[in-house]
Amino acid sequence: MIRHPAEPTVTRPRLPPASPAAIDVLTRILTSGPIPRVDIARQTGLSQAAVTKAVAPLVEAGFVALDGARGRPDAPGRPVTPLRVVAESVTFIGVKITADEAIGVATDFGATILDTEHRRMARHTPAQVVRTVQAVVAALVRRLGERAEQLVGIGVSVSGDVDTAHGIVRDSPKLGWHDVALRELLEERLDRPVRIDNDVHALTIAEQWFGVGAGDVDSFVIVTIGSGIGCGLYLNGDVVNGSFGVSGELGHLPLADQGLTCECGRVDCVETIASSAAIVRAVQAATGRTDLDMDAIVELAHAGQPDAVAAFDRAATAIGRAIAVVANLTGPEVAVIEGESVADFDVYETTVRKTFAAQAFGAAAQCRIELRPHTFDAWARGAAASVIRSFVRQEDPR
Amino acid sequence: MIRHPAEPTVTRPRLPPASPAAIDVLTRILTSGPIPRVDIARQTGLSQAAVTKAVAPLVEAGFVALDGARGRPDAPGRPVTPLRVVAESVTFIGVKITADEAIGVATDFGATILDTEHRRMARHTPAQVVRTVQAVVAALVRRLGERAEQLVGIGVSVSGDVDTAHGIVRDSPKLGWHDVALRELLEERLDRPVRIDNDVHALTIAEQWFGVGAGDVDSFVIVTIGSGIGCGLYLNGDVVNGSFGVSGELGHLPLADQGLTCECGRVDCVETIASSAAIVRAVQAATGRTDLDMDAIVELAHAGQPDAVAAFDRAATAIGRAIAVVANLTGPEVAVIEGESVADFDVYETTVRKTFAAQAFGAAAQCRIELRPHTFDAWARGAAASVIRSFVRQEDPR
DNA sequence: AGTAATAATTGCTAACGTCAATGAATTCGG
DNA sequence: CCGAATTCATTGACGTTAGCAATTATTACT
Repeated sequence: MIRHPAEPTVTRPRLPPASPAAIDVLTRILTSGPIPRVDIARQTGLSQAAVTKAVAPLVEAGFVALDGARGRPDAPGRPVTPLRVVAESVTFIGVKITADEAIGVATDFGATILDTEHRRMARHTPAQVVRTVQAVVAALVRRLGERAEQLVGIGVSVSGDVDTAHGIVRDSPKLGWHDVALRELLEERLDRPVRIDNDVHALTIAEQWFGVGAGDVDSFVIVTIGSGIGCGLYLNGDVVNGSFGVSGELGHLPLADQGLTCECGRVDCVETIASSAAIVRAVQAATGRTDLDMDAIVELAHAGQPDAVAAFDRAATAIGRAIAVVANLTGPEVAVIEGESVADFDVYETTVRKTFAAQAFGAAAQCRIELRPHTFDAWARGAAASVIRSFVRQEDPR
Repeated sequence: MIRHPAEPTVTRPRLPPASPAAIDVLTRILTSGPIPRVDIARQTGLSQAAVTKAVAPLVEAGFVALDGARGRPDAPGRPVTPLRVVAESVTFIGVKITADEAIGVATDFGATILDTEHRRMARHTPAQVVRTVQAVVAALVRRLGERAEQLVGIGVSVSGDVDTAHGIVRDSPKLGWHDVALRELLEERLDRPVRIDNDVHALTIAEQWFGVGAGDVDSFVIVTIGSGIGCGLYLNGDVVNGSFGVSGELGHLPLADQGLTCECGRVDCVETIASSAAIVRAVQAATGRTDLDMDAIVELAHAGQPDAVAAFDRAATAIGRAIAVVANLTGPEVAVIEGESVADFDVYETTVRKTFAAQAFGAAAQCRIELRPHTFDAWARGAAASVIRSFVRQEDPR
């Protein structure tokens, strides 16, 4: 047990104490609800009686409710009474920190975003970041009004090697941080429990509970495409967290073949042709027009401008190969590509799928590939999801 | 529950019924023993009392014994009484099937090999394989004598996509099998429960309990180098089993750079320069001497013959890169290379480490690399380890 | 010898989940 | 329209299990 400098003084919502099995039950209601007790029993292997007993205190405390919709039509027997989580019963805040801004969201129990707040920072020293996060949280809390009373905790995600248990950012190249006790710094000012997490890890948790994994998928991969390229693994029903806090360095697999040198000093990293920054660079170089930004390039590509299309195509090839590598190694059921500009572009999708199919080995080729538009808010929502999960599991939210 | 055609008629050893926590206790005794109760309590988070209660029936039944060595010297207080598993209390058989032979081992509870039996096959049809396995098992059982009465079950491992729960080989390219109900076929003739498993999966289980993972490592990677190249992942305390039964296709990552075409039809697969077959091919081609086999080449390499050294060096480079890819994606604590001819070759090891260090990203570079000689028996031992694990976990051994 | 320290055991208790019986709410057949 | 069949949900008794706290066991140190 670790002593915390600023024990929160505000009373916050608490789940009634629950056994591991009961937590499992609540998790199913949250991620697969509305769901009747029978189905929960079948899925968890518990008896119906156990489910009933687990659910009772949750309903009593107002976290779970009977869903209006009843019954399985045209089936004999007593109709089911589906259970769902009471979305309004608790509130969470998630903040994603980048080098130049802090992005905050407030969510309900179901990770639905209620409000957002972006705030730019001139610098990203720990002190400046703490001030900015504080401002973001303050704005969200103010606008939450009454609902701020249900605020359980605040999740903060950063890229790099994060020690969640101790709330320390061990090493974040993008921020230039090393061993920063971020949780301590924030809790001194926020009066709420703070949970620090790696950004990709948090996003993977969000997908696990509120995205692809919410159904019955027990292994998937997410690939995030932005200025960099990241990768989150969910295998055998667990989010993979490299033993040193680092994993998912998909962007630096040496699978590109253009001979470009990466920021990291090596050649042919996937990022050199597949990140959004790389796409912009490539199109600018090919056209000689340095004024083009991503939006303009997407427009050009949709219009069929050859340089733009070619850049997306090369990027898609690299991503397809990268996913094939991951799939060949780990055999996930689904791979989700979360990209800002690439998701609604047909040529991109086609090339990714084609490349993947050519490179995937045997049964790994059965892996489904989904493309999905990705907003910056999703990162912040991930940070919130991490807090939601710790809340449900009754871990110390930190 | 599935009905089995040949329910074994021989009574075989059974563990006293145990709760999950008690199974955890036994697992620690098996994998980390001799170990005193206090340490088990600390590691599992159970109370000492619970450990005492869990251990009692196991000692009673003769599966666990108090270790002779006592005490922690020079410490006050009552000395510890370490517990160990009674190696002789049970016996297991594991058989690895390749295209041209069946390799069997008999082991005790601690997966120590008691006896081995190899038998070659002219063909590898299911019928022929069943006959050969039967002969291998019969020979082992005969030589086991009295100890055959303690035989719990027989593990059989094959490469490819295996459905262990149903005992079916879904797809094995090397054997040319498709949906073969191997367990059923074998149980008809063996009068003992049979467990079918993927070979790499089984080997990973052996490493988890009786190899690198036996201490307190909770994520590692094994890379097997032979005629092909495989990869087993143990992450977050669980053996990764691709959702389609396939994973670990490390040999076909496109990381070689010699432009060689692989059996699989693609170019630059790691296997094209790093498998033992590839090394032999390369040296034969370079020297023009088609009479050279692996043993001869290893000798040449040790003697410093340039072509041989270069071939090993290229192979080591590819393996180093491949491990870096896996480590960057999953962040294991240890990577074990199990190779038949490469393990005791300094130049190989040096190049692997150097390449890995250059390619590993950030904290992933902390991954330890171990080289280890690998015998064919290890595959069969893996099959036995898979049965040992199912026995301890009180799963239906199939 | 007595004290401190650590390990192991014991009985008591509380928590939890299953079982089996009961109650609840519907469809369907006559 | 009523009862039989069917499925879902609840209840209370029971058994298992693990923690707690007190007790016993065995050593080192003074």
